[in-house]
Amino acid sequence: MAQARPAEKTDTRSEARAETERLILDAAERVFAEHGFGGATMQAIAVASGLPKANLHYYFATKETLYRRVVERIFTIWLEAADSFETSASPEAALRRYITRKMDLSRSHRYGSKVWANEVMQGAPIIQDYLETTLRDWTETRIALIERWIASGAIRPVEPRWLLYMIWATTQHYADFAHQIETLNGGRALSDAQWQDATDTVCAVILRGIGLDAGGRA
Amino acid sequence: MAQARPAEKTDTRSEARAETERLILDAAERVFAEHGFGGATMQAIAVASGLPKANLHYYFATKETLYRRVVERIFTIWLEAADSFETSASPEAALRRYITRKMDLSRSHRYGSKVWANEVMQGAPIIQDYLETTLRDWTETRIALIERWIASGAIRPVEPRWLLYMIWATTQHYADFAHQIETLNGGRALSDAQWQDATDTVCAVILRGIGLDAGGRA
DNA sequence: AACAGAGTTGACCATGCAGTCAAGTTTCTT
DNA sequence: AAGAAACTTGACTGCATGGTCAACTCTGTT
Repeated sequence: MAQARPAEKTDTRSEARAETERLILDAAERVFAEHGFGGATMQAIAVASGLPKANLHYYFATKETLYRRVVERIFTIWLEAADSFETSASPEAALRRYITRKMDLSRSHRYGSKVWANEVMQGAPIIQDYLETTLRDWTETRIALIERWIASGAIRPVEPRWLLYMIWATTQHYADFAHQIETLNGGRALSDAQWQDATDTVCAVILRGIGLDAGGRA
Repeated sequence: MAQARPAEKTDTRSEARAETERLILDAAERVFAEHGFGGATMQAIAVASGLPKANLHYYFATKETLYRRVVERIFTIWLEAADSFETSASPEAALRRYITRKMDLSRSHRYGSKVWANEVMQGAPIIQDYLETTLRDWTETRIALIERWIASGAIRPVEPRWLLYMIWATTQHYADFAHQIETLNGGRALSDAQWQDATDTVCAVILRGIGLDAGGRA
């Protein structure tokens, strides 16, 4: 089945295609993030990507297809971050790494986080199956892990779910409510130092909150 | 200027009017929460409220007027909750009361919280002035208060902003991400006991996290 | 050079939208 | 009783939207 060698040139083509798709996906992510699925218009995405509207439909048949691809891309990134919650590490290392990674994501992928929030707020019409399979499985292994930590006395007893929700909520808040945070920061985006400090604080409060007397802050 | 006594009957009128307005506002809150401003349609709100679309426009001239009223109503409720963060109480009492109140609100006003989240995620086109005035002022007095707590050694040193964001994020998460939480709860809404436990956990982790060794959980 | 297929695009179309309106009904006043 | 004002509502309108299409250009192959 393998073609003789049309590889080189074909790669150039498909590479260009992939690049255009990424351009569109990036623009779509921003527009969907700021207006939700229903509020976003293909015209707005066209303008944001600098392409004519008809071109969008050449790459993505319908608005829903495009939206689906945006959401799937975000979920993939989320999964990568999820891996940083290693089941092998010590409680402190695992949590600190995971929280830090999620804070980084909130800074680098603000729009992705907003699209996710929007999707869930609308009842997850597109990603319900992910929630029920991948996310649920991931969550259950981490719950079991946290329960072992508790049983071994490494951390204080807490319902693991509420702890996970607290981590998700706090870290994602810095992306989803970035506008509010910036307004309360005198209209300026958080500086590198402020991000670092916020990350440290989130780690410190949560770790200490569950009985791990963290080193970090005084 | 006071009319002789058309009060009784006029009140019946304006009472009926207020009731219809509330009916519409409730329906609109749900639809705006689940679809955002752009994604919501007057037709959908009409169906949700059981009124013909033309009737909505009799009470609220435009979609934007209606949305504005919905957002203002939510902000009022938020302000009432904000009052529970008393400047006179002890750190532990003030925080515990405030967190509990916000958790209650997340349960009783899920849709309002979502509308607020949507509005902020879209860059607060309608309520930017509230953020810059009322919210900023409120925040600054609480920051000053928390700084006094720190100076007096009542709590560990933390940047007050990050602490406030943590409280907002965690409590509002239970409203905004209710669908995800319910999916991970086997598709069922949280029970009374679960709400109580979640509230206790949030209080306990945050309070202990800032150095207040709370009584609550073991 | 010439052909094929991928990619581009302005013009177009059917649908659904916010908002209007005029003809009604109901409620209050006198 | 009768008139006025508040309220109700089906039918309508102009416009923006998602999606289509046919004509076009560009790129790689033979």
